[in-house]
Amino acid sequence: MYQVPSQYYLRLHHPRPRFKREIEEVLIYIASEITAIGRLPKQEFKRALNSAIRRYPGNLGSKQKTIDNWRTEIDALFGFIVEDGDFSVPSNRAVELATNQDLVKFFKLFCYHFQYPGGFVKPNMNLEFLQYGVNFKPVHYILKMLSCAEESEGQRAGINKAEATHCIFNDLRVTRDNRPVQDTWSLIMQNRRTNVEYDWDGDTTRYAGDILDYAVQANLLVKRPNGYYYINHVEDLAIQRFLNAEPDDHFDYYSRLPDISNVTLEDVKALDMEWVRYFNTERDESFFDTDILALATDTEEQYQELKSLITNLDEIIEEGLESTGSIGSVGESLIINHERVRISDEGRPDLKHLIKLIPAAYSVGYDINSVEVDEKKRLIEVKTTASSKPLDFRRFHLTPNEWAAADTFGSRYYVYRLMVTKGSLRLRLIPDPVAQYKAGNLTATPRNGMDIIFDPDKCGYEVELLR
DNA sequence: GCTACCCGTGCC
DNA sequence: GGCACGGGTAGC
Repeated sequence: MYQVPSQYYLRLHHPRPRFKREIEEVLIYIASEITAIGRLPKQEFKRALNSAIRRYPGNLGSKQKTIDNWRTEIDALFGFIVEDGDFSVPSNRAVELATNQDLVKFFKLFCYHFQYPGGFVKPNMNLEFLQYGVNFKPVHYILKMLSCAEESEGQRAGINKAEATHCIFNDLRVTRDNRPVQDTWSLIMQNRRTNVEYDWDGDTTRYAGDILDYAVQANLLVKRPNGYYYINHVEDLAIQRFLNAEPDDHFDYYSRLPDISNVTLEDVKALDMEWVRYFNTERDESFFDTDILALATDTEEQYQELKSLITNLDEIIEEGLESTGSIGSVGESLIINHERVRISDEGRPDLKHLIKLIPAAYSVGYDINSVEVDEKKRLIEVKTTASSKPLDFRRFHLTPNEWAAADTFGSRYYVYRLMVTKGSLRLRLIPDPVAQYKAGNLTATPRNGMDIIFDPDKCGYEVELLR
């Protein structure tokens, strides 16, 4: 059984995700609720969030202890709440996730900022990390190691949970001394050649395993059925951001501590508050834009096929797009193409030119002007969600503008719910949301517009995205 | 006694 | 054997 030499052994730790089965649903739900709560005095914020967690499906009968644990642990791990004096405030990452519903981008940013030491553990444990001199960004290290390994071996290089645990996470030669990635890879390869066994106990490997799984959610790694994680080369652009990250782009506890040789719990606690701010550093909107075409396709050919569809549209709709790479914009482009194919298939290719993107600046309450075969208008609001895992997401938000437009235009108004997951694009059409609300087919909670939850059995219908 | 990550335990 | 409930426990 492989053992890290005892003088180098330190178990790294972070809060367990208590929602791994439904991580996407829970995260978007919590981020949306936190965003909706907004800036409130700490106690009121806590109460409002607790009641939101209680309303999450399945939590009605949970103990209060469990509700409290959800609130504090999800926030600790994902940095959703920033403390500002006596107030609690939704963090940048929470607001972005609630607004864009781009889980892939969210996890890229999570992986990019995640580090040990970090404010997600209790101060006494963080103090221990600091006394050991831990200074470690796990996703950066793993991506760097796997790309070096690929380069030197000329083939795909993978790693499993146990190797990541025992050769990387729990070894101070890596987490403190930043052992060269080539040396770590050599150790892993040597262990494979000599059939060294690892402790696979669930509670031992779960922490490194969690991080690998988050990197999969970020679409940076892919997990094969053999349990090995490999670099996902459709994301090379994002991976370069990790490989070329500035060394000072991390939260440096050490330089901020008054006295490194005599760190107190007080010092650590004060810095943990600052840590949340680092974790929520403002990034360029395009810093990690999700390439939803890359996410939705399995091969380069499929990718190029979709890409060319959109590129051909670019000149026509260019001026209307806010930022060409964002998931919302790509979603809108896909829907414009879908609508043009639809109207042609229905026998009126002459109407194709009427299908247009409305520039966001006009704030008309929908994204796309489309048409029916009888030349009546069809007004389309596109709601796109991106996630690595299959997602059956029944929630979306309509702004006051959008809800008002839906009310005004009635059956002419459609929500196109586009769900992008690994290897697939799914599209659900929800006509006339206001009428559906009145008919009880969906619930709409007023909150800066309407939070919608629809019943897929009664509300709308799924169609194939036309290409 | 209260808070909030920590983590034993048992379920699926 | 992965995962989440809710009691554990350290710090105040």
